[in-house]
Amino acid sequence: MTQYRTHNCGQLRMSDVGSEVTLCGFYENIRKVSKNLGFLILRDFYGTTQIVIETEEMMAVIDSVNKESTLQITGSVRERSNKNMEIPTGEVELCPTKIEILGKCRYNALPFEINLSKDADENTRLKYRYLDLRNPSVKDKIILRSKVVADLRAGMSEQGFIEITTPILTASSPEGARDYLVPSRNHPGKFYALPQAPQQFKQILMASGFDKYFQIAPCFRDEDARADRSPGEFYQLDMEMAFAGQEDVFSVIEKLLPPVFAKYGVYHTASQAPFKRIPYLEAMDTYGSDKPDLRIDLVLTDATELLSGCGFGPFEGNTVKAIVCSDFTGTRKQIDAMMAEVEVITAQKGYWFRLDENGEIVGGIAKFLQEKKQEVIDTLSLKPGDFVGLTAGKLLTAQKTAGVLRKLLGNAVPSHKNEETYEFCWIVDFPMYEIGEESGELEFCHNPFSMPQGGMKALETEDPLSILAYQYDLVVNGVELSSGAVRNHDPEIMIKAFELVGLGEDDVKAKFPAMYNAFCYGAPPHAGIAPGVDRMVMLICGEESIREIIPFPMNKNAMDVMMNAPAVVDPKQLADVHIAIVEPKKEDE
RNA sequence: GGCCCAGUGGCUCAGUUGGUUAGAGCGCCGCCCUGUCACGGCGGAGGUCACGGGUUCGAGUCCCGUCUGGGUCGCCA
Repeated sequence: MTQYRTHNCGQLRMSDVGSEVTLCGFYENIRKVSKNLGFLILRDFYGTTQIVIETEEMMAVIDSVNKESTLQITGSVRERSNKNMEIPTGEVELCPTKIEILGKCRYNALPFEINLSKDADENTRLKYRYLDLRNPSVKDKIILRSKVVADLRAGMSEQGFIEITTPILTASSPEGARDYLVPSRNHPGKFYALPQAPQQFKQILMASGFDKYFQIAPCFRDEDARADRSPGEFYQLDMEMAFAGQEDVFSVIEKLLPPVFAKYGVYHTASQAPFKRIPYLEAMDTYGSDKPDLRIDLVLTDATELLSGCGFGPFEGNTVKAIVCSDFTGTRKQIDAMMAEVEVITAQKGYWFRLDENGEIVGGIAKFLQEKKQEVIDTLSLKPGDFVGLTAGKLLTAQKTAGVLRKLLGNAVPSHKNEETYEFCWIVDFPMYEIGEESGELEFCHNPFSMPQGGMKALETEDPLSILAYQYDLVVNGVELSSGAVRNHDPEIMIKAFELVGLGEDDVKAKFPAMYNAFCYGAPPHAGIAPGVDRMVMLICGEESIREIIPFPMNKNAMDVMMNAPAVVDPKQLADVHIAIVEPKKEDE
């Protein structure tokens, strides 16, 4: 074994003074004070240590290499005459007797300065990700991710779950997102697909008798990126449990996540079990969103009846939602900006008025309300100084628009938002079916694997649109972390559920043959969920961009600019897998 | 695919109503400095203002198109 070093760069303390040590690391910087005095900063994974260069001979060695080269430095540890209490090793310095150059940096100008890499152009950062990751504040996010994942694994094991890996090369699934396809060499014209989620495998594991499964599962979806959505691939804490229902899943998650969020999070507190459970319809009505940020204490009030016939055109024949907000002191300009933002996000207008200190209704649409002044004040329980935001439209439109306004108001008025915590909640009782916007026909609202509440009886006797599913979302601070469900493990109910949308047994068999067949041999009732690991880490370290918490992220266009992927391949490789490239047609040809 | 924003030395950015030789900080190179810690001081190199067209006596600046990047809507069972 080669011993490169005796200590790391974050290790030396006063107690090491006088000892002979060897450090290895990156040559971060030198502060030259004269020809033969300089202070070199050596950085490794663990920290930085100051090296005093005191001879022209040593200075010459340093002058011969560029910054960011790797060095091995042997010498004695000395107490500093000027200490820097800001850094852990700041009381000592290393006085070198020997400097060995281990890896030369060939360039005296880097694409960006390491400690300022976060300010650099994103594509440049990604192309030189190995330099970007040398920045401790960038690297620390990856370390944090590792710790979070380790704790999640440990937490799941403690609760009796076992980790099982499922195939990466598998079959295309006919529903959901676009698949990534992999051509087959041995089967001309046939393709594997990368899994969008291990959904069918984990349900088959339940039918196989595995009782509690989990996996930090890679998932692949060929869909466009967002700031909080990496294109191509992401990780889920995928889990499933047999002979279990909704509350069993909730209990596992409520035990698992809050300690991890509180331990590593930028906020140090998190909701305790049980999390608030909010039925979907109630969430839409109260918060105008199926992923409400519960740190904001504002709620929607229905003002349809109150404001009908007030003479304000947009309210006529529409649902009107109101948000009463105290302590909002925004100027006219700020209010206009907020309403403009509502319109940008929702394509719907927001309206407003306020009750001034004298109890008069002023501003915005005030002139339409004077006749009903007292009724408005009483119904909305207004106090002097209250601001009232309003939205109008069909029920869902008015709700969603108000949901956006609620969020903007909450963010604008500190007294209405508790910034310092992770507020978890469950959104439950999603509808099983909906009328598709394009087709105008009955469709599955979420996924067809979910068990309808009331089972077969509900499917046979109830109005499909009123049937609820055992389908739930986990939401934290307004971010949807996960969907999950009690699965439909009964082939008979599955067929019936498909029949309601005009499909039948053949379609079930065609779409999910393995899972359907497995269930025909007796399956346990089971339920599960799959919180997104990347989203969790983002929330925990307070990052806005998902690329900050992925070691080697792709850019928005699903390109890996460091590895140069995707890329053209050798014709021989194409021939092996029976692929011929057809030049894409240009539009004007 | 739609919409919004951006593109100026290696990096981050300024650049007024269209007007002389396009500026600053950081980095880089050279010199000075014996206790720095974002060290400091002096000097220097480094630019096809993303690309193509147009308007104009004159374009980094205005117009059109293209490309690249970011955000967002669609999409993400």
